[in-house]
Amino acid sequence: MQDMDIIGELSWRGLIHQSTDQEHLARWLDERPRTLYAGFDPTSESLHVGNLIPLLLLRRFQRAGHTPILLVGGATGMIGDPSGKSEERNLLAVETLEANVASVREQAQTFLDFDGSAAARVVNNHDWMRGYSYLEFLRAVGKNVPVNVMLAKDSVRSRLERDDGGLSYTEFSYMLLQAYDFVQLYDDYGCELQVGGSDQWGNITAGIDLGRRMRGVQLYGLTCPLLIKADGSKMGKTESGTLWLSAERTSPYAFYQYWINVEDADAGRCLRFLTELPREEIEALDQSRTDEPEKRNSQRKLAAELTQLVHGASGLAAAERATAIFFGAEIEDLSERELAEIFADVPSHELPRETLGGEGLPLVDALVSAGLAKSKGEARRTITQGGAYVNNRRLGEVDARLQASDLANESVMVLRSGKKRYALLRFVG
RNA sequence: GGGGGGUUUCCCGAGCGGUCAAAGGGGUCAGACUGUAAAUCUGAUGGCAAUGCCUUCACAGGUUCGAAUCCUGUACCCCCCA
Repeated sequence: MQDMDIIGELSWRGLIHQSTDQEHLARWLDERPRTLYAGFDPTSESLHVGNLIPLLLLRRFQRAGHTPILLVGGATGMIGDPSGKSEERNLLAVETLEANVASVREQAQTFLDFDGSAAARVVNNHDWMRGYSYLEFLRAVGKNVPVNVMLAKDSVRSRLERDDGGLSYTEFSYMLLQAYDFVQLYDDYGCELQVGGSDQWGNITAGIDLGRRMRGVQLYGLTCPLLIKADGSKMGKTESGTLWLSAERTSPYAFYQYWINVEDADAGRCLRFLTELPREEIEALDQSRTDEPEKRNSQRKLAAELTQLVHGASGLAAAERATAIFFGAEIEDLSERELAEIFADVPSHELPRETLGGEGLPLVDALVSAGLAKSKGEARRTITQGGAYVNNRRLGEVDARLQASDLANESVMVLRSGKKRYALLRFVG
């Protein structure tokens, strides 16, 4: 672990949104290795692109020699964080939550190093909240939290100003739980810094206040900006929903393709926020984007770095292989083996072989089965408008039927809708 | 407690007895252009065994040859007066 000016590093990347006295924080971090934490909500069974920045933040701190703690909010997840939310949340079922905690914990591990002097640690706040009684909590913690301060927080105030619904007592209490986490981690591990997204500032400062009141210590906080696109929308959302970090939910190929397609206007920020490339390299890519944008060097690098980070070398290789095949070679030239290799990386579906017999399989049905159209009507529309391809050959007849002769090889057919949405259909049996 | 307004297809929002699967915009999908970019332009956009059939205009009933449109009741939301 090399030592470096972590605050300076975060600063040129544009990753510092708010922090407790920045100069003091820089010096304090420089003095000796510190322990810090970031919290993650187990609201789903997989982390998503929105979690990448805080995850990477922990990783960056660890590389600079500090010890990261990744907190999974098994307890806070039972309540629901009102920050940044405009409506009261639905409570998750306890079993769902437990399963989510386990998989989030698992997933987060690929980002951090669990050996060495700055070995990372994963904790679950349910472990210490579970045994806490309501009365004990009110006496020990609640007593130290002024309601007028809580009411002044943006996250609370914006909800109180709405005349519909407001905020439940449960969600209002969320802040106390998160604040207490900070104190607990200070007690257990000497953790003195909390990092998170900009929407966490209120919760972080609540923790800092509580630390001062309960333990008389100075804690620190740092938030990073949210990753949004040039048009103001959230990064990591696709037509079909969220871009997940688990290969089961978003294939490495789809993940890779998302980044390849990032707009120029967003590429620079993505490189700074989401990769660990050195400054010179990122600036060279900025230059390349101005001088020779058609090379898409930024997008290629971004996709490669991130896919490698999230899905490992094999995931990246698979994504690149599928990309090279779809956006390069002639499908007809592909060997059985090559198609078999990419089969797993691309959205794919199986159909019984008989469907190709007789009259053949209507192209319309094939598009629906492959998931490229939501209904036959939509499939028909795509075909009529010239957007349907079989093995990269455009098929414009609405009533076209597919037969065994249309297979790209022994059993696979490559379907495409539009310019770049691919899906494979395998015929078995 | 009294009075008024609202609930429309993925979203916003027109429609106010037949010509309504329902204007317009957004989104989405496809085409052209291009750099697997943006912007722009064009077309499409409830489902299906499809010159027709079925489902949709908060929910349940009713009036009518015929209702998203009229009536009654129910639920939720907004506004005004107490």
